[in-house]
Amino acid sequence: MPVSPTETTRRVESLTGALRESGLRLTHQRLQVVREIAGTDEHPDVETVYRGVRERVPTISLDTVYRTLGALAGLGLVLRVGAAGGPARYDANTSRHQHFVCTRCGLVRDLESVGLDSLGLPEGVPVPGTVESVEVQFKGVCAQCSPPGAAPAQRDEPHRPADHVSGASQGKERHR
Amino acid sequence: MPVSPTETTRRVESLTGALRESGLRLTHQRLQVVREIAGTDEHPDVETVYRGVRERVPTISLDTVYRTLGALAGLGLVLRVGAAGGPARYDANTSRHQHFVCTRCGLVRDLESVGLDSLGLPEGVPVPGTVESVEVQFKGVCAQCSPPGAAPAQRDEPHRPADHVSGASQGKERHR
DNA sequence: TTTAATGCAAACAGTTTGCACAAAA
DNA sequence: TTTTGTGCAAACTGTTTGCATTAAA
Repeated sequence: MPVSPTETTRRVESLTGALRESGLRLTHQRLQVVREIAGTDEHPDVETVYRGVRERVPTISLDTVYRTLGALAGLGLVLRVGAAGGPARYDANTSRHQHFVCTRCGLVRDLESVGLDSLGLPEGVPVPGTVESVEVQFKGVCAQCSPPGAAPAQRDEPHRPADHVSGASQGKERHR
Repeated sequence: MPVSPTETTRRVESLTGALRESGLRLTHQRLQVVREIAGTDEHPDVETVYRGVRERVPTISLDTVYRTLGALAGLGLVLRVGAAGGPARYDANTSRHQHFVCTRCGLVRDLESVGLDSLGLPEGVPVPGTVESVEVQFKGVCAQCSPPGAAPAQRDEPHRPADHVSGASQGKERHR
């Protein structure tokens, strides 16, 4: 699910600009990491971003991807999504939207125009802090994880990231 | 924030009953783990549950707590909450409610009667699977993580679980 | 040319797993 | 008494960190 070229460009410029403004240096590898997340709506994890960037920058290290994504998320420029326990996934779409999260494989998909966009924190509710964002997650099992013919509802299956997410090839090759 | 004795009892009976019905054995340690999560609304992580149970069952192992909580969550009897990356936190309150999540320390607090309880999946939205639950998270920074006098808005601080969450004593003593 | 970012290696945290022993049913 | 659960140890995954080198500004 690639993002349109125009939207990708808009995001890249927004991200690089914000990076600059916050005093961070725009390095070759950072630019490429930014391009990678800006160009997808698949909410990839760090490993997936790493694999993508490595095709263009073969010498980049996984650590740098971690640090770059962490910095972007720290600045609020990208969103850290995904379920607890599983690997962190990143979302460059900062406009208000909702997520469908598969509890089996960790897939995160955008749900647009759900009519919840106007969701704000109602008045009069005692909140123990400062609210910065509202996130709505619809949790369930995605189509690939419960195929039509297969056995349904085996809920206690180990939470294993499946291959069909983010198009990972095969075995998770170790990177060092 | 302890749960009322009556509610705790209700939860314990509900959980143990459901365990039995799904063919799982109700062992001493499982009962105590169930009692532990049923009695709190602080959404403790596994380590915290382990510490709590160990006061009554000093010989219990961390592994058993992991397995028990995992089994309960797999059956949908407790909810796995918390942010991606951080440790999984468990919630025995399965009635519809919302969460405030601190992005700094991982604190999870219930938000009741927010008026979002009626939130269902609107018709006509293409969802790539079967929706089992809807979760609304209000993300932000809790009061302890941004004290009145202290420096505000240091967004890129490392996401470190603070001590005031779940009343952890001091250094995370290693358990083996 | 100074200061921050990278790559490397190693540590670290959270979680899972194989296996022999213990204990529910 | 059979079968499942436990505790132990060890592995494994995701993530962070210290440090010398490299490269933005």
